[in-house]
Amino acid sequence: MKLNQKDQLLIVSSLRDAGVRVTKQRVALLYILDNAKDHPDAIELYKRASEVEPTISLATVYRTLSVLIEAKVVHRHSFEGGGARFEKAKRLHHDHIVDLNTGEVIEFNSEIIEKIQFEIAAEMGYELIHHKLELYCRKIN
Amino acid sequence: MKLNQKDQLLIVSSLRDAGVRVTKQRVALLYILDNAKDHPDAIELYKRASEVEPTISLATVYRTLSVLIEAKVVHRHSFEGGGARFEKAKRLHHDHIVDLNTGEVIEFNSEIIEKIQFEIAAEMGYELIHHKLELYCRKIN
DNA sequence: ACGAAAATGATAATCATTCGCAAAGATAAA
DNA sequence: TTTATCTTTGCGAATGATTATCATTTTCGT
Repeated sequence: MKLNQKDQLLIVSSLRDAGVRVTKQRVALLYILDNAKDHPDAIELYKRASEVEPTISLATVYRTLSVLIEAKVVHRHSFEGGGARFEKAKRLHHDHIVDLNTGEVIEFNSEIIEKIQFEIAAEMGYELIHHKLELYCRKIN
Repeated sequence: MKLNQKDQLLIVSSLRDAGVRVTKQRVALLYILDNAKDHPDAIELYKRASEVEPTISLATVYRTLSVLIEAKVVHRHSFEGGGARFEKAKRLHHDHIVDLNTGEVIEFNSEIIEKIQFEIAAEMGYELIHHKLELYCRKIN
C-alpha cells in the first residue's frame, strides 16, 4: 500500500500544525488514524501502518500515539474489556455508544448533555476540561 | 485491625445475598470496600484487606473483585492514567468528577442526564444497559 | 551540506492482571 | 459432626499491554 501525493501533503501539514517533527512513521500512522472508520487498538494500528510504512515498530506506534495525544490530535479510550483504543480527534466533540454484543462503537453527540455537564462542574466549583460519556447498550430486536 | 460481630454479620449476609460462598478473605475485602470513602485500586485494596485478614493474597483480591463485579456488588472504573479502581455499588447510580490536579474523585448524579442518555440510546435503536460519565476538571480558584 | 537535537528499531523491563496447581476450606447431606 | 464434593486459596509463573534503554539514524534550522 502507498499513499498519494495529496494525502501525504495533508498529513504532513497536520503534523506541522501539531508542532511535531515529521517522520515517515508518523505520517503513516496519522494517515491510518485519519482514515480509520473504527476505533483500533495499538496492535491493529501497528498492523495497518506497517502496510504503508514497513519500517514502523510497535514501540514507535505507542510513542507516536503519546505525542499525538499530547498535541490533542488523537484521543485515547479505555472502553470496558480490552486495552486502549484510539481515534483521530474531530472538529466537534462526540461521545460513544458501545454495543455490548458486538463490541462495535458508535458515535453520537448531545449539546444538551454537554451543557448540563458544564453546569454541574461549575456548581461543584470545577472547570470542566474534558469528559467521557460511554453508553453500554444492546440493540433492540 | 479486627471487625466487630455486627459488621461481620452484615457483610456475610451481603455475600450470601450475592449468591457467593463466604470465606474470610471475601468478608475482609467486602468490608474494606464497604468502608472505603475513596476509589482504591487493587493493590491498595490488598493492603487494606491484609490489615483485617493477613492471609489474603493479591490474586484473591483480583478473583474476588471479579466475582463481586459479576454479582453487581462492585463497580470497576478505568479513569485516565493508572490501573482500574473499584467501589462498592450503591443504591442509586452516580457519575464521577475527576480532579486533574489531585486525582481525587468526587461523585455526583444528574437525573436529567440519565434521562437524556436513555432517550439517545432509544433513538439510535439501543437499550441502555449501563453507562459511564466522567468529568475531568480543575478546581476554580 | 552541517550539526545539534529528536526519533527510531530492537529488545529488555515494568506494571497490572490472570493462570495452573496442589493444599485448605466451605457447604450440603447423612 | 463426619463425610464427600466442589470451590477457593496462596504461591509463583505466565501473560498482555505499555514504557524504558540505548546505539544508530533522521530531521531540520542554519
